[in-house]
Amino acid sequence: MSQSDTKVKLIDAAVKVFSEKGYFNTRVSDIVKEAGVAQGTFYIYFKSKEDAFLFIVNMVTSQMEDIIEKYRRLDLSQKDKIIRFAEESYNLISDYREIAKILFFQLMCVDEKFKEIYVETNNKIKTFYIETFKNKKNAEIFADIILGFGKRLLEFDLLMDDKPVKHVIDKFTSGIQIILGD
Amino acid sequence: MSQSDTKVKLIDAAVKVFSEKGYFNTRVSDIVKEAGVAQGTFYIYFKSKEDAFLFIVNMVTSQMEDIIEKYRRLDLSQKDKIIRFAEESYNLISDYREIAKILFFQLMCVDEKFKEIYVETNNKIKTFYIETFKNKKNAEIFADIILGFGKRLLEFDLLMDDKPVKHVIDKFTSGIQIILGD
Amino acid sequence: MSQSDTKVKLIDAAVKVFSEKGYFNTRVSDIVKEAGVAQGTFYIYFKSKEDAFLFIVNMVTSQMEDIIEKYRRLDLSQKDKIIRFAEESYNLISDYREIAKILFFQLMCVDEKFKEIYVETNNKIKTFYIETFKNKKNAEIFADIILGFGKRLLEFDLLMDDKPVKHVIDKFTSGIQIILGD
Amino acid sequence: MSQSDTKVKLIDAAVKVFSEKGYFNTRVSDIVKEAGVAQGTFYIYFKSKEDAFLFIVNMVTSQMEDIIEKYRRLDLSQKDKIIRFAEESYNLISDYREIAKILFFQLMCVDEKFKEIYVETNNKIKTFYIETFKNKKNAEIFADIILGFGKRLLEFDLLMDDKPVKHVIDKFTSGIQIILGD
DNA sequence: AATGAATGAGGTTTCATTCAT
DNA sequence: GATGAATGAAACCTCATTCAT
Repeated sequence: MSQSDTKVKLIDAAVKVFSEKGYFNTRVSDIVKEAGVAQGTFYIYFKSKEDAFLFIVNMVTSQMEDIIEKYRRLDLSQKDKIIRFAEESYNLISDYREIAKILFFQLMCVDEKFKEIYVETNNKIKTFYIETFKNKKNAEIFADIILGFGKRLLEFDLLMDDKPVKHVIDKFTSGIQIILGD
Repeated sequence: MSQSDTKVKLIDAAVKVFSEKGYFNTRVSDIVKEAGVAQGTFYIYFKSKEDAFLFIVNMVTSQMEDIIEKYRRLDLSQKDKIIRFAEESYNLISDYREIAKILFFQLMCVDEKFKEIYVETNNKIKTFYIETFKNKKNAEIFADIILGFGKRLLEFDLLMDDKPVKHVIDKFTSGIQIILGD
Repeated sequence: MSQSDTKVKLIDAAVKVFSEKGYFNTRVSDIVKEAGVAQGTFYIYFKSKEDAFLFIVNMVTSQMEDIIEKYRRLDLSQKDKIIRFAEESYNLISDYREIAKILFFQLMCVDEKFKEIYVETNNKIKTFYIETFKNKKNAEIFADIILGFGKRLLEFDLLMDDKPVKHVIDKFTSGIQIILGD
Repeated sequence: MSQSDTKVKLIDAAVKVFSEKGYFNTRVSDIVKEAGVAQGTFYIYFKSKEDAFLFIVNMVTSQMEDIIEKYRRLDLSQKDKIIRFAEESYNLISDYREIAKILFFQLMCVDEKFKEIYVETNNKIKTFYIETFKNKKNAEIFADIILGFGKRLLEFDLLMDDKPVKHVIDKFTSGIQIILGD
């Protein structure tokens, strides 16, 4: 079996088990059992449980950063930019729903390293919003309102209540109308 | 209703250690060392580590619920109600800053029991907002926007950046002007 | 059971198992089984396997140092001093024969820390010899000859061949006659 | 009799790594990395880690035996024989300084097999000495004194303190004058 | 002959919990 | 109520060795 096949099996298994049991209640033995490989194999690919988690987190945050970069460059009206950016982000997170749960509900609990990644990604999005609202005098407050609102819909509606992406986007769009005015 | 000195010592120690190390990295041995009592004494007052954490959480959420109840009954303009409710909540959380960090950054990671408490308290606040906005047709979206915005300021400005409560309230007030219109 | 009872049991067991299996082939599980205590109990008294070994080593080297100190102060002829010092040392080592095997056959293999203790004790004995021969112009060479000879008898005759102390002392005495002249 | 390139690479690597890390702290993975071959290749040439170590040990002891054989046959005065034998031995060991450290500081710790080789080589040297002193009534004690003295200089001066061979030979010569008389 | 991914037994260590005093 | 030594299950991780390619 090729090296990367096994790593993919381990990553998939890790995502699944982390999602089901949370970071702290996940045992490396759970992951290898799920992946169908030996205990030692895990340590060929990852230095530790934390290292594996970090790998997954980076996998997702890098995709998030790509989306930010894409919309930063796109020439759209403020509202369209915000809404379509949200749409794509929500879709990404919905696709990786289980990973997202780790990211949003457990990430910051693990240790400083993960909190930093979380804060960093947040700051990138905030910067993107502020840039988008650079013509407004309260750009930062707008950014915070939208970030908070977006995160809330993400956490509660998308992830906890398992509402469809469509529903979330619609609600977000309504909110944006209120926040930015019609 | 008074608690024994030893229990108070244990609670204070638990709050301190949980705050510093997080739930999963806190050892019962850390707590008893901090409290200056023997290992076994812990188990006279709490069934388990989880039980001690739960006790602390309930201690704080019950105060939060008192505030909700108080403002639900208070006859104020929407804006004033929202802002003064936020003010008092932020003050409570600022007073119990370390406990709040557990609540907001770790609560949900522990297990379903704690996630439920978090969601329940959130829902109580949301219900309070919806009730407040019962004259608006988009009451729920308003609630979500404000909850998200408030939580964001709480997490990032108050808890992570350690900004003073005054600063947070001002920012919240500005946001509310934008959201509710002047 | 008192704290020190358990520690004594663990030390005795550790000495026995280390003696039988050598440092590297000794498992903490062997020691606790021999001591009749639980695995975790070991770690109440010792930080690690290495720590336990170090404790034993220090126990013995400190007795060796007492003997050195005693003979340094004793007013005897050179030959008598050397021979009676050797006698007492060989008796100590014979009493703690098993510990001595660890000290002489395994000590230095473990790591720098143990090599240092070995070298340090050696240097103390050498200094004692040089002091004793301070009237001779080749004091250091005499010290090296006697140390080497003494160690050889210790290693081969006393420890490996299990010759009685009496035999070793007699041989040592004969050697000393040759080295120091009659 | 010539060995494959790969085996030579493995032997050189093993000598280097064993020398640097000691037997127990050397991993087969360290050796193959140093040799630049794959993990499995090691097991084509050696049955196990122990087998590789044994190979190296035999490589060196056989050279030592050649020296013994050479001086046994050489017709020289006792003193000259002893001193020139020592000179050649010290040179061999100095050339293979790193291997010697394994031999003298770790050999006996590994297991019975290695202790036996050590004792056997020692006995060959002792027999050589006794043979040399066969005219003396205390031949064995002379042998033990010189062996002990020689080993001490080897261990402490040559190997630990890295003194030059010349220094060690000079010291040995002085000692021999004392032991055998002028 | 050479590779190197995979194995898995077995090691060290942690720590929540118990219980005799 | 208080103690704290003892417990032991269960976690993490290592690494000599195998074997299909």
